[in-house]
This record gives sequence, structure tokens and C-alpha cells, in this order.
Amino acid sequence: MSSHLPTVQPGSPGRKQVISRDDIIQATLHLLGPHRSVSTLSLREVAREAGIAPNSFYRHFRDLDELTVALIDLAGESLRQLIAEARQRASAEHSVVQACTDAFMDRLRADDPLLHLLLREGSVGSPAFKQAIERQLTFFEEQLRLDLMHLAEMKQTGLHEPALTAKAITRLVFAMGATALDLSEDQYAEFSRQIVAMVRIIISGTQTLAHGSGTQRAQ
Amino acid sequence: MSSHLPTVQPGSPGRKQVISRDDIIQATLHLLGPHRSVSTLSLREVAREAGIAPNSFYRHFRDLDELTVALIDLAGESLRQLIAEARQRASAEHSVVQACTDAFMDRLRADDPLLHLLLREGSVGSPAFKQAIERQLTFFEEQLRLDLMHLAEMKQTGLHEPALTAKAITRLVFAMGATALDLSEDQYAEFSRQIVAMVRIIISGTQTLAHGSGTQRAQ
DNA sequence: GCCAATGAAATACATCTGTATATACAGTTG
DNA sequence: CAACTGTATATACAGATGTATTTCATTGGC
Repeated sequence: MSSHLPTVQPGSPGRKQVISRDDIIQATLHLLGPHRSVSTLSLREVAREAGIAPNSFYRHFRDLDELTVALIDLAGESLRQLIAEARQRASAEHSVVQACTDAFMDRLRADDPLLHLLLREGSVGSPAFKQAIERQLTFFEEQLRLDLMHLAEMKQTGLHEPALTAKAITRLVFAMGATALDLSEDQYAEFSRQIVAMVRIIISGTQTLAHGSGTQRAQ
Repeated sequence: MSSHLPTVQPGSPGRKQVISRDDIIQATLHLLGPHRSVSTLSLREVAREAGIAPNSFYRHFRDLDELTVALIDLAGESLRQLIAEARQRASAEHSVVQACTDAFMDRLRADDPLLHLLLREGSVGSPAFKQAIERQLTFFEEQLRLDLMHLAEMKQTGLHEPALTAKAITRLVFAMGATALDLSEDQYAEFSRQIVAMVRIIISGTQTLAHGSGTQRAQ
């Protein structure tokens, strides 16, 4: 495949060579491809890629787990920024849902290892790791909940259980995204359409239910 | 902890000891707890648990991958049967959605390793493994699609994109189920409620959209 | 200009992994 | 009974893994 060369070239043996936490993170990302999951990484392998001795790893992270948690936080941050930008770009012609989905799918196609990490490894790994992912997911849920309430107010529609609706959308999109990682190039468009349609169904449902059982404008 | 004893007691050394494919599967399930994922299993460990020599494993499976695919098929079969029973039990008092969700959550609480496997390991592992899970998921989607169409006909409501709706519900429930595996005992009831509510939102949305997209705006 | 602190490297060890090879036993067939 | 076949075993090997210990080069302070 791409490169079996270490990300960082080794210096002369015994020589000092300062490596930062971030260098290790970069090396790890370089190791994680679309078909390589973080759970199969070994400390030695990461160290090899970063061009340091296995033991030097400990100077920066307590263990692999701490590394992966750092990666998750990075991934969440990065994706949240992406979505924030997309939301701002959304105009009258492109709905927010469409704009965000497009941005999401675009990054998916780009095979960003950070996104892979966030989408597909939510259920395996150490408790700390799973907790880190869960935390990022609730960030998205909370953000989306605010958006939904804002939208509902603007359009004067009701909103049935905003928090639950946000959770449903978030979990569904992430689950769909996880399966989209294995898609071939010409399936992306259809897949993107499906996600948008699903989200629209949920939004439509939450509005309909709000009208039936007493409108809950604010929660 | 539970047991470090092998599932199968070893016979006298050198003696023959006939082991079936299913014995190995059972031993593997015994190994997989709520906090042990299939991707961390080794051939030797499975063999040890099954009480056979490492090499004997090859007589029954080509590699670990073949074992895990067999497990997935088993899990899908088992869950489908569970849901089928729940659906039949559903009466006027208990809706189909409620009945199926209850059955699903009950098995979740029982820590059935097969269910864990199906829910949480969908995105890591070999292509064959992921494909096996995907296959099981589409079984559920297809079944659900038929149910939805049946329901729509009975209640004389429309149905917007039945296949897509079925897919959304399936993926969402599975994703939610995967996170539910780490729940504490007293959170199950609330979680179950959330799942039912989410499914209701989706069904409501699909019906609303079928009625000619009018209800989206406020009236 | 020396000396202690720092960060990395080298070596080493016990353990685990998948698998190759050769061997012993049971059951079937003749 | 003898030969064959299928199944399980024992032994062995090369490599990987996490980490403890020791050594070494560089740097900053005096």
C-alpha cells in the first residue's frame, strides 16, 4: 500500500530526538486506514511508526488506551467543527439537514481516519474508550437539540421530546455512517440520499406527534 | 469471577477426545462476556477453553474468522426467532413495537453473548465478518418492511418509502441496543421507553410524509 | 566547564501467538 | 487380524507483545 516507511526517520542511535505527543498521534493516524481498527494496534507498532523506542511511548502516554481516548477527543472536535461550518453555510436553497449530511459524507469519502475511529469503534474497547465516544456523541446530541428547538420556533411547529429526537437522529446518522465506510464510490450518492430522507422522516414524526399530544414548544 | 475452568474437561493426555463444531462454538460463547469482544480472542484461547489442542481447531474451522461468521449467523437466527415470537404475542393491549422492544431488551439484560456479538461488533473485523452482520441486518429490515406494509394496510395509513423506514428503524434500534449493553440495571426501563418512543416517531413520520408532504409546515 | 536532570535507546525477559511437523489412537473396512 | 483413514495430540519454532532495567546523549543551571 502507501508507505512502510516510518513517519519519523530515526536519528543516529543513542542520539537525542525529541518527540511530541502530537507526533505520536500523527503516526497513529497514519497507521489507521479504512481497514485498520485501533483495537488491533500494539504499543510497539505505534512506537515503530513514530520512530521511537517502544519504551519511549510511556513518556507521553500511560498506555494505548490513553492514546485512543486522545484520538477520540480529537475526532469529535474535528467533526463538530465541520458540522458547525456546514450549518452556517446552509441557506434557503440548501436545508441544514442537507448541508450537514453533505459535509458529513464528504469527509467520509475522504477516508479521514479520525472519522472512522469515531464512527465504527464505539462498542469495542476499554470502558474509558467507550466513555470517550459516548461523551462526543452527547455533544452532538445537545447541539442538535438546540438546533431543533430553534428550528421549531422559527417555523412555528411543535417538537415532541426534543432531546429524544436529537438522540435518535444522532445515533442513526452515526450508525449509517459506520456502514458507509465500506461503500464503493458510486454508492455514496444513494446513501447520502437515504440519510437525508431518514432524518426528514424523524423530524416529520416529531412534529406530527407534537400536534397530537399537546404542543411542547419548549421543554 | 465466574470460571476459569475449561468448558470441556480434558481427558487423559494422548487419549482421543471427539469434539464437535458446536462444542467449539459453545466454548467460544462461554469466553465472550459482556466485556470481552470477539476480536480479542485467539485461536489458542478458544482451543484451551474447548479443551482441545490448538491444532485441532483447524479440523473444524479454517480460522477464527470462519468461527465468528458462524457465530453471527447463529446470533441472527436466534434474535429473529425471538422477535417472531414477540410479534405473535403482541395483542391489542401490547403493540407490536412494545412487544418486540420488550423482548429485545429482556434478552439484552440476560447478557446473551450472541446478542452482544451481533450488536456491537458490526464495524470491526474482517470483511467476511462485517458482511455476515450486514446480511443479518438486511434480514431484519426485510421482515420489518413487510410488517410495516401490513400494518399500513390494516390501519389504512400511508407509508413513505417502506424499505427506507424499515432500515432506519433497524439501524437505530441496533445502535441503541449496542450502547445499552453497558447500562446499569435501573436504566433499562428508561432506555426501553426511549427506543419505543423513537420507533413511534419514525412510524409517525413515515405516515405523515405519505399523506402528501403537507403537514411539514405549520398550519 | 562541570553536574545533575531529562528523554530516549538498548537490552532483556517472560509470555503469548499462529502454525508446521510428526505421532498416537479409534473406528471402519477388508 | 491388518491396513487405512480421520481425529486429536505433542513438540517445536519464529515472531510479536508489554514492560523492567540499564545505559547514554543532550541540555540547562551553576
